Amino acid sequence: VTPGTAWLDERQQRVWRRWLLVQNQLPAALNRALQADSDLSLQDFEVLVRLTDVPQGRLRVTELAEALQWERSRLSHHVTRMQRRGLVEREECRDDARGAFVVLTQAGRTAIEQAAPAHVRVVRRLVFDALSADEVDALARITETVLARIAQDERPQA
Amino acid sequence: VTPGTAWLDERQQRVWRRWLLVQNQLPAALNRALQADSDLSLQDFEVLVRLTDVPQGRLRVTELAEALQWERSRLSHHVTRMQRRGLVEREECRDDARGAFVVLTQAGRTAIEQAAPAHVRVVRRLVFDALSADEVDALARITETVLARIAQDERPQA
DNA sequence: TAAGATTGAACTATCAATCTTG
DNA sequence: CAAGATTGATAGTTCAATCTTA
Repeated sequence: VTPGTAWLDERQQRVWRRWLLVQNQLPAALNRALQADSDLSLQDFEVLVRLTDVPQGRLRVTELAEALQWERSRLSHHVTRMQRRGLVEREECRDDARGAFVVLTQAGRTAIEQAAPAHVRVVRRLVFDALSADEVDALARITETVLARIAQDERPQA
Repeated sequence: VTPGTAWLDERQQRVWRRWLLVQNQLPAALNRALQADSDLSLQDFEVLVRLTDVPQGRLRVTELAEALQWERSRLSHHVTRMQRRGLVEREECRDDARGAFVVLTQAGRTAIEQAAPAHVRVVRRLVFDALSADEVDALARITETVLARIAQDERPQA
């Protein structure tokens, strides 16, 4: 297509463009569904999921950012907005006075508990119900491989 | 359509979270790489790719938005910014005076031709070089299936 | 000085409203 | 009125700078 450029072969190109489309459309679809019956965005949901994962619903800011793979500043801004809505709170850290916790509030817990069932149904309908066991296996390997490559790419040879 | 509050099973949950991470990190990695040796964002690149796909590098706004699966207003804003940088131009449509074309400029063509080789190398390194032929096949099926489900989900009133 | 975290400015995306022409 | 497209306001993201404490 573009002269002099080593592009992908035709098959790879089709797959690649479709993947890019999925990456655009799947989050958009999940967001729409989530907001249809809750006041949570997909990002809110992801934050709340990580907090419900751990005892007491408390995580250090850096740990939460690490789990989400978000930049700390993005998380900080997001937490500010969620705090304003009463979904989470900030708490000082006694062990290390520089640090801070993000803590799930009761309202946050209630919000995710009410939103989760419908959200899971959408994830099942759009993804897991449509895939065979082999395809889920393949997806597991593919995502693992790609994540490893990205990580490796970021840490050039020591 | 499973009722109740069932979450995903353990395996599905692992796969699902990893997929969400890929969806965050892969675009970020591509963006970083792209900006390292060009002045294009991934979004700029995607717009330019679609325009180089077609003769004369011209597309109606709606067709381009459709190809990218972007909202028209997002595309309109983006085109304004790219136009300011000289990468594309707008052109009136003679057949339908409501319509408009987005047209690749020479500078836009040069920009993508210079950026493409390195970008493709990154896509290969992070994705295709790491996957077996079977995995690429699986990825093709998976993305197709999920896109179909999303499309189906959007069709109003069953 | 470096690590943990927040802030502000600039950039990008989304939603609703608008303008023009079919 | 509906379709094609743009605009403006608002929300969210990124980057660099900042503040505080280890």
